[in-house]
Amino acid sequence: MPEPPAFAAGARVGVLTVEPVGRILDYLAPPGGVEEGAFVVVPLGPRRVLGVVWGPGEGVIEATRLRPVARRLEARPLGAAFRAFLARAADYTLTPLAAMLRLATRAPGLDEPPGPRRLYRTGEALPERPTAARARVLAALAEHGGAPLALTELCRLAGVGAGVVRGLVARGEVVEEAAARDGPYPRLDPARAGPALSPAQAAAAAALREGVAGGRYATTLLKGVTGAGKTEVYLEAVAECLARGRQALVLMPEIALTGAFLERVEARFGARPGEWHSGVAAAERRRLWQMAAGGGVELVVGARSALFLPFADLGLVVVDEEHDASFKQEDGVLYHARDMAVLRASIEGAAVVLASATPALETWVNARAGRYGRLDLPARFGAAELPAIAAVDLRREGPPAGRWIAPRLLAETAARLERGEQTLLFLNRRGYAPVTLCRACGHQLGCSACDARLVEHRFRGRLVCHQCGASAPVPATCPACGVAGRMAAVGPGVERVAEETAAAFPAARIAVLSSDLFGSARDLKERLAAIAAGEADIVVGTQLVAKGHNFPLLTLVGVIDADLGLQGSDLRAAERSFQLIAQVAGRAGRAGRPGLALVQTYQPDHPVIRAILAGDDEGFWAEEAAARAALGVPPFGRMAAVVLSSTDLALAFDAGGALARAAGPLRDAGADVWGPAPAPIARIRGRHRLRMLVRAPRALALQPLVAAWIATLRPSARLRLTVDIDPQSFL
DNA sequence: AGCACGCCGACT
DNA sequence: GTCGGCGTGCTC
Repeated sequence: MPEPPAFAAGARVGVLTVEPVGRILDYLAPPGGVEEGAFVVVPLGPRRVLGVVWGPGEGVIEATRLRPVARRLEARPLGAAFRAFLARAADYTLTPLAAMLRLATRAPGLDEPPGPRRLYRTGEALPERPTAARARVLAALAEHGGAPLALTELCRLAGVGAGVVRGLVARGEVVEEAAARDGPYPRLDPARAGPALSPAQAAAAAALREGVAGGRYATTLLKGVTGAGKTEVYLEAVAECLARGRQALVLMPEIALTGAFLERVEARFGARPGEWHSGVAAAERRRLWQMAAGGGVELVVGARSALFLPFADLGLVVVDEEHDASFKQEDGVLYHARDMAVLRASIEGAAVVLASATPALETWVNARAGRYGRLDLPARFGAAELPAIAAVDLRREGPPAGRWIAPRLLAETAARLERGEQTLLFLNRRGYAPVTLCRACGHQLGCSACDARLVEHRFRGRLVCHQCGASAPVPATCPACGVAGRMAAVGPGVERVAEETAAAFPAARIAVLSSDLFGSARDLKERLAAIAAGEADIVVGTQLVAKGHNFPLLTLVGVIDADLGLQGSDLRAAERSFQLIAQVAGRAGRAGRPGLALVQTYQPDHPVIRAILAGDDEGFWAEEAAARAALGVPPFGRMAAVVLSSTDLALAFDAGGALARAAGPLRDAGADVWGPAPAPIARIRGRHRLRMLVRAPRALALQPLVAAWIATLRPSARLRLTVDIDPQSFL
């Protein structure tokens, strides 16, 4: 039964629109009334805009100026808990609430009634001349228990083209019917038997199940190396959640990873879950959005933005590879999906599972402090199957000048080629060479709009700016001194390492994996599947390869430059390097073959390198935690970054000076304020950038102080100001 | 975000 | 004289 409208027709209601108006606007409730949380279309000036009834009207504006709500939408109203989540998330990230609502309404056509959709079910006519393809279609329908299927789903299940189905419709063996609205997703069966679990897995799964069964908020770190079987364990938590009739969400850092996961879900629960990311078609996004709200989808797997789906009853959120930096949205609304998952779960009474082999230091510390539970999975087949990790000391056994692969790594690669095993050479640098300079005058080619070097991409034959994407052909003559033929590529990128590999092993099949070489997630998925199937001998890749892809034939990993991430002032430099190298080294030696990881470094005694070689991750986290605690930085203190940018440098400096002078209340409250200083990338797309940093004790509520602080600056079109609470990257 | 209003420079 | 640059302010 629908609840009675909270606001009768003609009553004054407060509406939050998705427009950046900055406050709640009052309207008159439409005929029939509206309830809190209802989606409405309201007039705003000459336009009609989407909004949500947020509460009673504020009553400041005189009644004669009120306009009525234009229309109440069919979409299910946003629940009170979800509205509270959006408000808390807006307060936390210092983002306007309207921008938060826009995140939650990112499905096309919410204000349109759902279009008709064609579904197919078994018809009355008896099969005649059943070909193998036709039989598969009928079998797929029968297996589905007589429930109608969409064309794409039916074709996928039966492994046939649309033409086969159309032929069956013409014969009457299959009936086409119009569905009035987007239908629910197929039911998942949590009672199906899962795979056999090791005793350690079973114990962890039981603990997670118990937490989910409690129906209350709790966060658990699930830590286990690659191959320890984390996915099977958290799928048991999903099963418990489904069995209790609540919805579950699994967040993945990379959409290329969702494909393999969908298949595992199908194997475990007998049907595919909803899939949500930027690559999903518009109609499917609308269906998923509506089913999330209506309860017609039980499990959603998606990218970070799936966290803003309007779930009717969310019981579990899993954040897989929770340490991954891509959970932090770095443009538009700046939020960290892991932190927002914990916030949402705490409001909605849901369990959270944070899964990783190399947890974020924040998570590790929260577990140590008892705020999060912690479950550890040992390697499934015992320590012998973990890759052996050794350093290649580039000071003593490095390659000759102009080459990047040390003799020992080459020799081990050759041995893998002979045995028919795969090698992965990892370098976290896209392109051919990071620097192009003129040997005559020393000039380095840089981007005209950014404070960044141009990176040569030889496969494309262009120089590319990694900040703004601008590209130019490689010049034959130096633009500074005019001397011809002296431009030289300096330093390695993956393309150059691939070139060196091809020269060393002319007969080997070499695959280069770099995000700029793939047009779509689908291309990447196919390439990864082909490599996993053995269609390459040597893979040369960027951090793309570190993210959970499983290559069963891979037994050797070479880290070309382990020192790359160690320099720099970023407070997370050590943590990131550790995670990245540990993750990529963990790719070696699965499926029963022993693996080897060779780490090329000039600093084998660096604490990060030593921790990786010793496999002492707990020791590393403890030391890193102590270092952060001593500095009072996250997670032992709070930070905020403010970036001021303008095409006019003087304007940015004026604003920075004004902000610095207005920082008194922040300092009085116990915070440190630094800057303004040129941001590490001082110019992007022609905009000069100044940065200020705030550090505060953990006990201090930072956001209200920062909000009051930046409010002292009068906004202007020529000056852009962004606030990043808990900045992850310090660019 | 749009879209108006409004106040100055450079055209017919 | 008018056209149009985009700074400022409003939208219930």
